Amino acid sequence: MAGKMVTSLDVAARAGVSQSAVSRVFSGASASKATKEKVRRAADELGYRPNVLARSLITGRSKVIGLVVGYLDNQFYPDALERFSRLLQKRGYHILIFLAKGLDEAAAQEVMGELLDYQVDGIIAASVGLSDQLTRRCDEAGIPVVLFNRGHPDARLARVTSTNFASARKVAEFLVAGGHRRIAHIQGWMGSATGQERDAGFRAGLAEAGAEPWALGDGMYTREDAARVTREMFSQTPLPDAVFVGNDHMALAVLDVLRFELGLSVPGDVSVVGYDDAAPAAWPSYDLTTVRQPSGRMVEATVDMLLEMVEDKGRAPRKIEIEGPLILRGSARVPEGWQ
Amino acid sequence: MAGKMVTSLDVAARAGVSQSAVSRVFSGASASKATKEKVRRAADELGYRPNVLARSLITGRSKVIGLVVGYLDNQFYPDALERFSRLLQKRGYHILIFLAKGLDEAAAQEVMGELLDYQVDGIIAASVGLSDQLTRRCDEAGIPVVLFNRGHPDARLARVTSTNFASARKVAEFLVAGGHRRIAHIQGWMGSATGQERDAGFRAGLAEAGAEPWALGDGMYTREDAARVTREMFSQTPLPDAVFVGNDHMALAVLDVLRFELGLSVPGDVSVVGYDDAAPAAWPSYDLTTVRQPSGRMVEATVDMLLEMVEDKGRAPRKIEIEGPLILRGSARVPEGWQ
DNA sequence: AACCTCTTTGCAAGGGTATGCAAAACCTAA
DNA sequence: TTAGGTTTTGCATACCCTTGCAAAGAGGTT
Repeated sequence: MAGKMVTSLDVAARAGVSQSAVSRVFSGASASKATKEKVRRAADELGYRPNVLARSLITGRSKVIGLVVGYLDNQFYPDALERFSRLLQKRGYHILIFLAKGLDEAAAQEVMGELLDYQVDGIIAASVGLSDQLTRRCDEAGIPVVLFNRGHPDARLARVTSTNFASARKVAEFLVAGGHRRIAHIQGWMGSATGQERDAGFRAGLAEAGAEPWALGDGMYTREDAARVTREMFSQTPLPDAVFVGNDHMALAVLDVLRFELGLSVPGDVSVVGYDDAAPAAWPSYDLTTVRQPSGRMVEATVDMLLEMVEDKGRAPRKIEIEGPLILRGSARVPEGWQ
Repeated sequence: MAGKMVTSLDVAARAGVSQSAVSRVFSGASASKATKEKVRRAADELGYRPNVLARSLITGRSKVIGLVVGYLDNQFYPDALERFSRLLQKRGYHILIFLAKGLDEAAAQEVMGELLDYQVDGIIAASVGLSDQLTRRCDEAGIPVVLFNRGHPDARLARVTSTNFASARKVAEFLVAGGHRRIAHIQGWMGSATGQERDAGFRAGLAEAGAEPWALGDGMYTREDAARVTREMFSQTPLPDAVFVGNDHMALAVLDVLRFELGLSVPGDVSVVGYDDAAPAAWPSYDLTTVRQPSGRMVEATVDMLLEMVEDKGRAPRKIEIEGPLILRGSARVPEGWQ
């Protein structure tokens, strides 16, 4: 009863045409009005839908994009995921998703390898590292890869990021202009290019003013580490009077620790600035001053570039930087003239 | 150079065996030690990996599960998604994901239909409705479906939820015991079974004490609607002294409005209780008293049931309810003896 | 009516793998 | 050595669809 597949042959028989005719109607190739009509009717009556797997096997394109995401705790990524889904959807692609969180490096690379077995047409790696071995295999298989919000030592890889360096430098300028004298930095994971770039930009900004970070700590992009680092940083006097945090997800934890554990006032005692402008940053309880990563434009750029490479192999990978403006909210003192 | 596929035939030739031998080695069927060895070596040398599409075409199983998610704003879902990914991964399945947010009903059903074209082995519908037409098609195609955190009029569908009715009733008892007299309810979307069940349970709990909701409003599971409803509800005196909110995502917005727009103190002026125990509920800035939906156990139950049905068709769909305990935090006055 | 062009159609091959079947190889016991 | 049983192996077919090719049909012009 159930499970009996309706194939294009069944439709052909019922419509009184050849199987190729059915195929052509459904793959959009040319066919006469009359044939189209007959086939459509027969297909509807039988409930026929083409088998995408068989089609992919022949055409060599699956219309599936592999999406690898490091983690989803940081609201920036669920948001990006929604956008990826909508955009790829609109362009006729689907998403095979793989979350790397909680897997050790080896396991992650192994499972990402399985993506390739599904003949995905392209891969988006969001905030996740790629082993050299894996990038090589993608290369050999001719599968384009775009890094989203993450850099990579291999300079040839396509990537879309925000202006990490410039934006972080601007944060430094902003805090200096605000009269802060003891400016600390809770970095994103320093093993990531993103973390390094923001760190470098921030230091450059401080250096312009002849300053340097008052204190430093790696928050590893997790709430727990960021909270721990905050406690350590604020256990020594004189306390920092400003903190730049490597992303919003950590910044929220920092705010919570400052206010509820250490009883400090923000921005009275300490100014806090984040990076991402993830949704919770705008919630009144946090009201976080932060650098906006325009996820809409970043996702669009990623999809555009990837599909460009998918549909026209030989298109060279590019590196795209989207400007990330500073969004002024209530968690940091605003200098004269910055309003 | 790139894109040239290595097939099982190539491996066979190099290993000096037949193509079937190669197939058997990689599909785990029996083969002699010697053959296995030869094939493995040849495959490694050539960089061969089986083509999953071709395999699926024959076996009729793709090892892919379609996951449909309504939206990801509510942190409960990204969290669940991570768990789904890890669990299915571990059992050899992959996830084809589809986000329904921002699509009208027709478009959503259309795209979900496309899932079927990919020959998914099963479907998980997380917080999303399924048209009758679609469930029928899944039935006909013999594709098992499990609803996650959502009910459905069609009683035959498999579903995993928390104890919506019982837990919401307990919230009512808790608030009554706390001495609240004007208890309002900001419902989840009343078009959803989940919303209705929680609403019914809550009313039942109030009724036990001879009370009824002081005010009602549908928050539609969005921050914006919940905020709007809150403003309306608190524009008339006497004000509610407690609010039960249909999920945490909305409850956070309610807290923000109460505190930062209306200048009310929580729980001094108003007690607030949510539902889900999504991650932000535990953040000190919110510290939300809420019903915990044990997402770990819910996801496990969902995966177990689905794969059971996938791997042994004819297994009857079940309805599983996981107990959702009330987590006491700081957003609601705690009655004597409830500590 | 004959010719040419352009579109539509069916045939058949092919994409990479799994699997039933029968032949071959191996092993054990007499 | 032979008979009997158990594994292992290769052959050929099947899965469902796309597509190049050549034949057939439609339409227009002289």
